[in-house]
Amino acid sequence: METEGQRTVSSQGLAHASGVTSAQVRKDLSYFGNFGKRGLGYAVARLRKEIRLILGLNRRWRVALVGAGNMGSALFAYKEFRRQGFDIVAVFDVSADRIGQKWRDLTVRHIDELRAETERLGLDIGVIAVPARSAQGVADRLVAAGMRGVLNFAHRRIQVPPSVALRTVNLSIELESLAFAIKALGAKATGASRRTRATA
Amino acid sequence: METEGQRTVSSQGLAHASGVTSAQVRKDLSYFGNFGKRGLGYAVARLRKEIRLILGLNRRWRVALVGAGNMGSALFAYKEFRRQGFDIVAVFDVSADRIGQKWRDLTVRHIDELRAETERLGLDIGVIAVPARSAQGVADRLVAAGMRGVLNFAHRRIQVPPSVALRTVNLSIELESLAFAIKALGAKATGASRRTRATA
DNA sequence: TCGTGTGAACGAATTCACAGCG
DNA sequence: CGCTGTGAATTCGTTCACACGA
Repeated sequence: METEGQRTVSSQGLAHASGVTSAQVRKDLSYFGNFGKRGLGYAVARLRKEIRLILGLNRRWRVALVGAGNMGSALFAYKEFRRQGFDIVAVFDVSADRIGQKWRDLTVRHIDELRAETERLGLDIGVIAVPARSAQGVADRLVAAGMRGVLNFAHRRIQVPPSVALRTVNLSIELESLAFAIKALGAKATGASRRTRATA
Repeated sequence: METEGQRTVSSQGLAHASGVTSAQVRKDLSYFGNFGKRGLGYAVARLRKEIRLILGLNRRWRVALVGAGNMGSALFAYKEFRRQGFDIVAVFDVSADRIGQKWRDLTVRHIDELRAETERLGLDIGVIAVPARSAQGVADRLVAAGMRGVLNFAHRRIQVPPSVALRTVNLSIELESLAFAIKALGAKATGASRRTRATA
């Protein structure tokens, strides 16, 4: 909306754009502050700034990528991360034929260097892109190195202490959930069942 | 548990393994049927079978991948998909230097062939791994080709008719949400704020 | 005795609806 | 007027607690 030169937006406009109700938008925003003007709506630029502040996007984050395989290289190439304020400034692996590879302006390092590099570079977040069996070990090393957040792409639930933020993205589950939704849609079409639910 | 030879499991055991309460486990499972035996718990093999049936994993799904770039090739290489019953049996792109590439036992095709291939191969699900600006166009073609589900990895919200299941995976949002959680943890540590919430 | 399945109680989240401000 | 911000009403989801079957 800001790019398109729109100055203000109502809770209803935001609701329409994001697929929730206008009351929801107002309640949620008012939880963080009084950003709107009665009779007018929300100033787009101001609101965007406030939300970025709330989310912690008013700074750049330094990200370490662990795992230089297929998933790792795809994540490294994903331009949106940088655009949203997340810079991948270190890549680690254990495989001898990957260590030493030049990835753009940085070199793939052995994971033994994780701790030293974390301090040297001031890394904040570690991204796990290794096989499932190695995931917990990598998580432990990320925590020991002092990371404050971990994003796990391995197909395994991992544990970190409560002082570290954790998110796991399980790609298989995304497809499984699609399969379930397709089943539900089919059942709805034939009228064979209730308990269908919108997905998004 | 099945692999480890465990025969039965209580709702409490499942709760512990999955990070919810035992009452939640019982309520949720009982919604789909009476799978447990009082005094014993749930038979692991039976329960696993029932859940796979509920999720629609009692068959194989035929998946088309659109976008043969970094993300596409990472998804193509991701072995868990096949293991969970999702076979990527076609890959499409528009770029001349990608079309014709051999990816394992299949050939990258021009997206114009999507419709014909969907019918020929009986494709169920389309995965979008293209730049944000092309995402809606690809989605429209997937729908027109007759896909029943769409998994979108592009950094954009897309629309499909209600007869088609849709899921969007926004990788940036995963990192943004980590940033927010890290902020919340920091605030908690300094006692500067309430409203922290567990992540997982 | 153990542990499910499930009403009833509770708590959380959403929606309603409107006072009040620009 | 138009539209926010917010208590009150309502709906939804979770937890409690226990009858009952294995």
